[in-house]
Amino acid sequence: MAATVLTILSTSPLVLNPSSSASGADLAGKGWKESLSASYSSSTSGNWSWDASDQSVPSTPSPPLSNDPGKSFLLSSQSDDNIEETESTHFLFEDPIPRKRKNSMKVMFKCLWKNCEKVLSTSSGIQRHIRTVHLGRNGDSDYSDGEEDFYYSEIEVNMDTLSEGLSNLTPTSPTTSGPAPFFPVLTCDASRSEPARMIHTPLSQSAPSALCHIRTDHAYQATTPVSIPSMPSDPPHSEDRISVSWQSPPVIYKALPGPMTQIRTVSIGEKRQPVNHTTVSKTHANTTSNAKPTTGTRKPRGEAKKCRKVYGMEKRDLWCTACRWKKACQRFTD
DNA sequence: GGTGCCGGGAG
DNA sequence: CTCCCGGCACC
Repeated sequence: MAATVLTILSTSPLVLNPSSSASGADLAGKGWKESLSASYSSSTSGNWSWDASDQSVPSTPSPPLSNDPGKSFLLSSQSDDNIEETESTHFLFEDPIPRKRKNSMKVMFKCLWKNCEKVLSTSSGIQRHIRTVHLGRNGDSDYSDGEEDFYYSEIEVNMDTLSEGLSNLTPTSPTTSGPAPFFPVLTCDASRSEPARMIHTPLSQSAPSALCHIRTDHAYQATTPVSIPSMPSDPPHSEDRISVSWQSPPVIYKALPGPMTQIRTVSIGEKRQPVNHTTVSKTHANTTSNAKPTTGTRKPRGEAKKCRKVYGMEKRDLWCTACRWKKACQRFTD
């Protein structure tokens, strides 16, 4: 069934035609609904397809993935055989700390094939790796149907921490170098019938190192090609369930049904663990408890003295520009 | 009330 | 863009 649908989809121009995404459900028929969002645009590859005849392709492939860290992405999954109403799950990721940017980010390409943690620096390299190693194709062949795009994702790596990060690149067995590393592993359970949203920040904006690993236990069908890395050969699962584990930075997301929900806390650098624990519980309490109908969950105030406090109002010209403009202090960061 | 800073406006 | 400030949440 899946193979048939995928064959249809891969050969039909409708799949690649965003404007016809609304009628994608008709195409698949019998409850299999799959369509592409009109908003899709990728910096890496806009076209993708599945070749159902290729036996090396996992039987229940994950949705097309493209990790475009510069954009937020939206995932909509629809995947039940007998469910008439559209069941979708939206995940929108956004940067937890847009203020902290690093210039030393480098885009790497990570193979998402199960049990393969290959990371290469070029997309062509990772595609060749996937073609030859996983798809069993001739490595010299230039033939590419874009399928390889599915099986790798872009990750941004902070070159400052790359030296230590590369050796720790196996997300499933995070390094224990250093005192009590903080590896929040969050499972995001999405309701079966309600859309769930998750906010995430594009890695490029702040993550000091984005050695991130997202695993999906759900063979979903994406209506939008998205940037969530997944294991292509993961078995299908009845639940929409995504577990996100970050090596760094510690970012916690939780998908909740209903309106856009974000539980986020981040800390970069020194006071990693204590900050996280306190802020996690704090923000979590804010969102879960209905004690006070606060309008927005603001980031807890940092402990560091800022320019205003250090120099005082009279020496305002000594402040950093951000403080002068009443923005987040750039000189005394937390 | 002081402080930090988000959101938004002016130029 | 830069520069500034209202206003809000935190302390």
